[in-house]
Amino acid sequence: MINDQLNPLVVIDIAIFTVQDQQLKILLVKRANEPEKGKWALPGGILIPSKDLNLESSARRILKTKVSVDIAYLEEVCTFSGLHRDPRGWSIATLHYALLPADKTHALVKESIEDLTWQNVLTCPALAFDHELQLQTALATLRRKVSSHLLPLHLMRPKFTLSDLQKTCEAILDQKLDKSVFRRRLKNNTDIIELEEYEGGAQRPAQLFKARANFEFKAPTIERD
Amino acid sequence: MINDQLNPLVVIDIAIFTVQDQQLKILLVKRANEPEKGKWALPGGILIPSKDLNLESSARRILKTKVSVDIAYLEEVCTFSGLHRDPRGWSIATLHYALLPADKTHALVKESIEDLTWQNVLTCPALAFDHELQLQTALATLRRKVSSHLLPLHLMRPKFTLSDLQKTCEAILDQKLDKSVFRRRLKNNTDIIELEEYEGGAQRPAQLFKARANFEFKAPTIERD
DNA sequence: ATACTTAGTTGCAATATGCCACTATCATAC
DNA sequence: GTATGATAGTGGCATATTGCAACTAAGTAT
Repeated sequence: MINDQLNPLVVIDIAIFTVQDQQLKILLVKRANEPEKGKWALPGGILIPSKDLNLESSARRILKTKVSVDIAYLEEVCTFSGLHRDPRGWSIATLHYALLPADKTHALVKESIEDLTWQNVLTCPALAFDHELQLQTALATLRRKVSSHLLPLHLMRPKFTLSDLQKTCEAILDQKLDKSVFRRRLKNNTDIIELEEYEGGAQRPAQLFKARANFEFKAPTIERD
Repeated sequence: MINDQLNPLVVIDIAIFTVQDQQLKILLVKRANEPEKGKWALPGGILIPSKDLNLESSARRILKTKVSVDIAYLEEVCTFSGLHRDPRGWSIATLHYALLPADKTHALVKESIEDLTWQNVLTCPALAFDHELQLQTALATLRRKVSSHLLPLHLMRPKFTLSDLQKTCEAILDQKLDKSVFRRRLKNNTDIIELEEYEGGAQRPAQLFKARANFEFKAPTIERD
């Protein structure tokens, strides 16, 4: 027993989202150890005070050692706590969520996991612990942010077209958006910067944009716009 | 040393807001014990797995035993973690915030505190630990919610007038709102229910309203309106 | 040239917003 | 009674924002 029940077990779970092939996907790992061995779960691990600066850096360490993923954007969602959510005893799970651009999704099976997969969020299998609830909570938070004008720029390539951005938002929200409405909103948005470059697709070339330096995917203190 | 540094210290801090005399106030306690003895702080305490169902019930227990306050509405804001935020060692503080109607603010000095006060948030003294940051974070969260059409109905008496509600919102946001705009927004809001009762003040009697049963002060999964 | 595809813009009716003036209903003063 | 003052509550209107659809622009393929 890791937990002597004077102190709770403190774990960090991470919902890592990406958009591939116009689908919102999440990284799942198959657990190699008990408890819940063999089940699919969100990547996660136990806090190690001697190694971790805080919970966020703990999340980064866990992702690095277990699935070899380096995350640019990571944020806390909320906590899940109590005696019964983990068979090892009274535990606190701090759920984080991360956004990863499609070209950075080279996850590897490393410590204490058996397998991993990028799973479409709409067709998720049963998950270990309370991870299905955690996933739905992280997803609701992500969608709420995107709905309230926050652009998921951390999911984009360094340079992207407005159509790319719109398709990414549509994949997250699982609904179609109107092109002219979408672009009108961007007119006054200082988070994306127009470039003098164009990407020639099979049809008319599209203008490229980039994210403002130091862009953060966080709600401002007082509502924007 | 409570904390052996294999497990972090887990504390719960609570920012309890009320609106009295058209001012947004927060409950502060003067600490009776080390560390930070004698300093003002948010009410808080240490998680006790054997007593607490989860972090939220822990917050309720702490408020009950330390300041004798029963809270109807309580919600997590976020966590603060790391080696240096508490002199006892690596700690996780889970910040909660609570809304208390003005007629329920009979706080009492009980365990491990020396004194308490309802302090105007605009003129807050220096606080222990990282509680000034915690207070500002809780305040920003509260304001963001009220700005995005969520009504702080948990702060109201069981029956209230629309002017009461507007003044409460104004105290929270620290800015004047337009009466006709405020009321127009309420037209389509299903959270408040019209009563066939009127409250005779010194002038024209005002219609009374009540909150919808089971009203929760939480962001909906997808933006309302 | 013609058709087709994606990029990007424009027009417009319907709705929402900010602002201000107006009416309504009480208590109180005279 | 009537006037006055205070708070409750409504209505008008210019302007801004939204949803929707049609339109133009620039490339490829045949």
